[in-house]
Amino acid sequence: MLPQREEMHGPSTMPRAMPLPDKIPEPAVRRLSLYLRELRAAHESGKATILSTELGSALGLAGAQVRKDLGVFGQFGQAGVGYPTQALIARLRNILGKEQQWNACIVGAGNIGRALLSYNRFRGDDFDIVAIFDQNPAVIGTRVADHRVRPLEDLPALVRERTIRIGIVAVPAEAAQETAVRLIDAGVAGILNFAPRRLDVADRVSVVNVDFTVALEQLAFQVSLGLTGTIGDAKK
Amino acid sequence: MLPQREEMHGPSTMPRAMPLPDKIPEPAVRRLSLYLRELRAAHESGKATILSTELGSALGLAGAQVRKDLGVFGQFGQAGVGYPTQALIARLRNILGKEQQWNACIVGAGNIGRALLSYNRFRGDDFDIVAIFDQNPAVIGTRVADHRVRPLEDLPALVRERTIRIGIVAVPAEAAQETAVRLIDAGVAGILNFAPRRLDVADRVSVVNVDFTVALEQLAFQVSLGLTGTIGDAKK
DNA sequence: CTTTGTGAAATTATTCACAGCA
DNA sequence: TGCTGTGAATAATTTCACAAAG
Repeated sequence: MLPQREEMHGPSTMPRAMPLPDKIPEPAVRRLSLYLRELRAAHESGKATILSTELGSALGLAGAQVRKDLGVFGQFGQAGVGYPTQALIARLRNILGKEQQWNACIVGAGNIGRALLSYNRFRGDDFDIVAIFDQNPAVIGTRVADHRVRPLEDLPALVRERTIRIGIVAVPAEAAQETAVRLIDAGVAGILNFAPRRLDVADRVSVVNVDFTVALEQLAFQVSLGLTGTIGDAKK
Repeated sequence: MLPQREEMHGPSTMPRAMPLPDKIPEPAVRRLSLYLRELRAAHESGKATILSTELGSALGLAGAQVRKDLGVFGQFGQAGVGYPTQALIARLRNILGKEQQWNACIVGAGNIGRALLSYNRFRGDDFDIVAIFDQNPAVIGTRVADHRVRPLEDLPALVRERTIRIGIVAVPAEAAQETAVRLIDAGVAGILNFAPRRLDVADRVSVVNVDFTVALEQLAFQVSLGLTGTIGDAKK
């Protein structure tokens, strides 16, 4: 289950069209993104409706799981017909907050930071990486994919000016905690952490970790056990 | 719970020092990597033993959770004293298969692929990325961090010659499934997938997904809900 | 007849709490 | 006394199965 709701920090959030239930299973949220992705594909290939079993099989899930997950947020389907693709896309976008503008910045212009900045999938109509920062004077001022690498000192001003709500931590583990503090003090509301260590944020912001090395070790473990199949995203 | 054990594929794996139980909770495996990381830090700072509560608090977990997780694999602690740091590191390395050599290759020399190749944390004493491939003639032959980008046609030969057991998929979503098939046919035993789509591997190999966009959307959801705290790795 | 929505059952994971050992 | 190891209790999640809707 998700952590408790708290008073908000940083730039205020837009109201949601419909209220959400107070208890939301965390695995369901993770899968919502995947459903949205599948729904877009279905919509593009001209499907006006989609069955829970279709939506599920693309992700290796049972139809009942899909129905339960969607059921958390309301009733969208039509018995005997399925779910209206277009309308469900709209509702999932609304639930996930994708109708809002999400400006983000990257701290750390090393390999990962530069790759993320150049990564097209991060530049959607709702997400935008608007700045990249680094500590290293040798890197500051260099250009990466249309951006000039800025000194960390500029962080607070830019977070304010450009309404940055998400900070992406792409610095080495040693610098990650300090970076997180600077981001929080500057006013971001969420942190996407690529550094291989836990960030102590004292419940001031949300944190989601992306940890390559854990993923790699998990894979090695599976392989050395002789296991097969997908582990990770869809199946929690 | 993990998928069933199957007959093995690709280059054979080394035997493990001690047998593992047949049922291993998946969340425990994910946390094992994190425990190992913490143990290394504790060991470097001169701690000969560590308490379950210490190990846990660094990761935001209760001591009981740590003890349960370790308990799956045997008894390592000493009542009244804690866990011997050095010995536990050795045993976790053994459990996770980190005593074996893991050669990997990357397919896709775009932003992500190049960043991963240059990413130091992927070059440990057990993991080694020994080749990078791409489809694009304009990219083939260019150099990335001491490696020459090779044509995809060379994949099968190199997997054999260099005993590559892990394939890293760093191609666009559209090419991911085909890339997975080529990797499997070439003989890898596991795939680390960075492409934002599910790979159908028909239980021939293990797959672990790393999905940036899902992580980002989860973060946005948390933030727009006004939630705080860490979501992701350690906690379930 | 098909498929949703959802209680009820089953499974899986976490937390509690304490006996037993050092 | 302090801490591990672990059953028992609780909580969370998934799967089942079916009534109701189209």
